[in-house]
Amino acid sequence: MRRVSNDVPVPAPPPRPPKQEGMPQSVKGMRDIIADRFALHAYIEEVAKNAMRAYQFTEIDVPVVEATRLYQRGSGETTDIVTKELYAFETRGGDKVSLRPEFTPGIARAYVERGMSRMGLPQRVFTAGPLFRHDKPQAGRYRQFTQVDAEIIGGTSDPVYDAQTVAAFYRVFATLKVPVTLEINSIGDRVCRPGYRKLLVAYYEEHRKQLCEDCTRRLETNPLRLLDCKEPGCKKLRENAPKMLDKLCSPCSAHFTEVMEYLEELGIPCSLNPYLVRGLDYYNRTVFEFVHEIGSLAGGGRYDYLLETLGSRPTPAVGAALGVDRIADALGDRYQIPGKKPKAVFVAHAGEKAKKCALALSETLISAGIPVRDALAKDSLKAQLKTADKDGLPLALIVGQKEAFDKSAIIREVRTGLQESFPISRIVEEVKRRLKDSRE
RNA sequence: GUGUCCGUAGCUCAAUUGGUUAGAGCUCCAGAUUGUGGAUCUGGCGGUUGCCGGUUCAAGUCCGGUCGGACACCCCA
Repeated sequence: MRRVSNDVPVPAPPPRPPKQEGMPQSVKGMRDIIADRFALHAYIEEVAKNAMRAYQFTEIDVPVVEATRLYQRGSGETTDIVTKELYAFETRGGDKVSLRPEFTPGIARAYVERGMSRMGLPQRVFTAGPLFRHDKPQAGRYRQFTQVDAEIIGGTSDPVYDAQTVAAFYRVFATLKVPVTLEINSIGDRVCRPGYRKLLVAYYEEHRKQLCEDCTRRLETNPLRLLDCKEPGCKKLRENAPKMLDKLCSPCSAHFTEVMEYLEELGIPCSLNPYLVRGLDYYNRTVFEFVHEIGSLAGGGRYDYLLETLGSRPTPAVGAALGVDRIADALGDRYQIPGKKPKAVFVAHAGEKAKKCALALSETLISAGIPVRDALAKDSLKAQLKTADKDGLPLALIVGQKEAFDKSAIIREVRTGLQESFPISRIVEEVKRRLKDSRE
């Protein structure tokens, strides 16, 4: 039933089965990333990964599925991530597991379980991949999303690590030219935070009646989040609330001062946000976020207690993660990925016999390491060249009956229309030379 | 999870307010005397109007449910 020439009518395609209610649809909060959007995501991920490599981080992979208990212990029993956003389920064997909602607990687990401290201290690792949170979806908020995450685990709680972590992520935004402001804060440690917490609770208890409903609840569960409330009443109250920065113990205060000094040395501008509190329990001392108009694009901080919460010996750590999807949103659909020039060669045929030669020629080129594009299934040379043009390719090879006969091919500069015939034996060499030129 | 709004071709939108066979632009495909791209012209593919049910002589249009999306809360990447 193949069409051999334009004279033979094409048989009508068979009727498609009607759409049924059982037609699969993507699940709530899940989406397909295709075409230009994929290229954008891949580019962002690549820029981020390269930055991490440059800052001495080594790439690793950790499982998408972990024991639910890991997140309950690691991320915090009362955090939203654990109480309402976890994709938790029971396996056939009865194990309680969850899709990872963040990277840090999994990496911390791997660090301990695989004895990574024996590989040198501190360990600088990074990873990238999908995370899952059972949120109500909204623009810029999906149930599956991609992050690039970097952590410095082990060694000492040196503020230079905080600064270097910030620097690595800062560079990603600088490279991508995404305008962000770096917000930073210190939330103290075991020594000074409980005291501050008491002061804060005492302050808010006094004004309990002015608090919104949620904040009344927060007062019991997670008082630090009170500072983050957007209700006008609560916002006003916070102006006179005690600030953590004023209550830091001297080691924390010194630590934070050093972080700020290192950032200044690195030429990284940041703004102090005394109300910055992150949603995870394990943070202490430095916390930071890279904020854009559309929201937070990356965030992280120090977590010196997480590892021992998981049963390890005390192990300080600092880390951060950036959201690929959000950054793609911030760059916009029209963002031109820099330095992305097609370097494939187009192969076209004219006539059935030539088609076979063109196919063979493609294979030769690919073997020689030259990427090939074609539209060999199309009959007219016109339609084939149209495809070459649409793909923006600089070179097209044309094989017709004559060329098939004398073992040659035409090289056509798509842009100028200039073309020249070469024997097959010299094609690879000539194409390589011209592709090199066209890239400059 | 709560509240509000929205679902018509792959995309952006029409359809005289309940009335014949749901249209257009873009995209895609094919042609314009069969071996040469971008322009133009011509034609074609593409929809059980998200899905299920109800009201009605008649539903894309009204009602209910459901699924999906957007906005706010919440939270965060």
